[in-house]
Amino acid sequence: MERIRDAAVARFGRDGFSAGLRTIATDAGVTAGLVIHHFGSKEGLRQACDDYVLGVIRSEKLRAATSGSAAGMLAQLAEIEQYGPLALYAVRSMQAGGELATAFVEHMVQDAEEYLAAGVAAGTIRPSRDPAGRARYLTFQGMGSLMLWISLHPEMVSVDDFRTALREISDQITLPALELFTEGLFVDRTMLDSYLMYVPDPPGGPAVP
Amino acid sequence: MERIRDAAVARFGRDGFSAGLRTIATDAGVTAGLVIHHFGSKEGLRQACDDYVLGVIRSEKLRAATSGSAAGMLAQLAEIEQYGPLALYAVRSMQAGGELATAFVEHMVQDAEEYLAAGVAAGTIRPSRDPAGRARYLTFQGMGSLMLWISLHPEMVSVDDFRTALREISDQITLPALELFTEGLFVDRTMLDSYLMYVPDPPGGPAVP
DNA sequence: GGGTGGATTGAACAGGCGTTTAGTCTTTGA
DNA sequence: TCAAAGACTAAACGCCTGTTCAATCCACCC
Repeated sequence: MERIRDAAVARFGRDGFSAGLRTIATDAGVTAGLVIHHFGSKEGLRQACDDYVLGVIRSEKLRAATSGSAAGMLAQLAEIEQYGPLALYAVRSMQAGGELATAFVEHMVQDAEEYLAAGVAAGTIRPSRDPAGRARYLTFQGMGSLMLWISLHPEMVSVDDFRTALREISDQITLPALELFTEGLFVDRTMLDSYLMYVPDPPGGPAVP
Repeated sequence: MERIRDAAVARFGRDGFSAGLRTIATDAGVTAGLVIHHFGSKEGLRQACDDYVLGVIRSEKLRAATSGSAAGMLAQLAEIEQYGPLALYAVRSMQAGGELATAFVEHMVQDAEEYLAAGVAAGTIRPSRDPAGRARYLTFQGMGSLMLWISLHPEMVSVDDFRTALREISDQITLPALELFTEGLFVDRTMLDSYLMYVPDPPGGPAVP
């Protein structure tokens, strides 16, 4: 039963959720009927995979460690040898949407918020007028760009090369990210200041989407 | 034939590329066989849609107009009443990957690079040590975060509400984006400077992925 | 030892898919 | 006016899908 679930996580991560039950069953060395017998339906199997992956992510206290890049968490997850398929599955889940995807992203948003707050307290990160909104913004940007990159380079997303791909991405974005994070993009403050003049201070930040 | 293609663009945009030929045919008021007769196969139909959408995007000189946010282009596309389905189709295409997606994103990357260069020349945007890499980075971040948002809120992506959704996203990210773009994220320059010490100046920027 | 229950299988079913084929209808051109 | 050509349809084909069902195997317990 666990072997079926593990095979499903790996196969879903590799091929997406359109992978067939018979393929998964063969991977696990069993029959399609047995998969249904254990999990009720394909949806039940996916639910079991979701619960398992989310449980691992929650139990392992994974933090976005690298320079504000929200993708750092996934990279960290992929680094742990045995968890590579889990990272792939999480990405597929985000592409498809659903409960696990929402929970996963919200988990990362909250993580980023704590991490940013710690940086602010330590004096290394500038305070924000809307800390929650900033954490959400940075998380969506980082994870979203990773998703887009994977969509455009599907050949690089085999279980074996996933860590390599993440490092390659990291190499490409580090300089622009560091530039943006330390020097900003605009030369003057007119755009921000004029926005702040027209919009009242955010009371607790914008609503959760 | 054009009506079939338009129906396919709309249906693919609404339901994704797993939409059935019979559904598209019914939308267009014809039969599945006729679709095959005209386009050879489902892949041929998708290719025709890709060509059409890319042609429109290329002919309309769309620019990323709003404050460096690469999603501005899609928003602009969606604003033009009749092109709403095209914007949705482009998003689905990016989720699925493939030629159109690559061409579309590369088009936006180049557009962003020109836009940023113009800003640098005008003295409103800071120069970068790697302008091409920065344009790519900002484009992937902006478009990717849009993709992720749409994945997590599939109920909001009907053709009617797409413009509304884009405006809602814009409201949420404007303040964090403006903060980041004018003030940066880090208080001091140590992370950037130490990175520049270890890595030699990028000769023409990192390689294209 | 017999039986009870869960694990497991292989075959079959119903439905959807893209595609093929044969044939009809409609339009066009000489 | 007749015929050729393309638009179009209805039905069927083969394949793949998730799911069901009856039967078998195997382990455990009284």
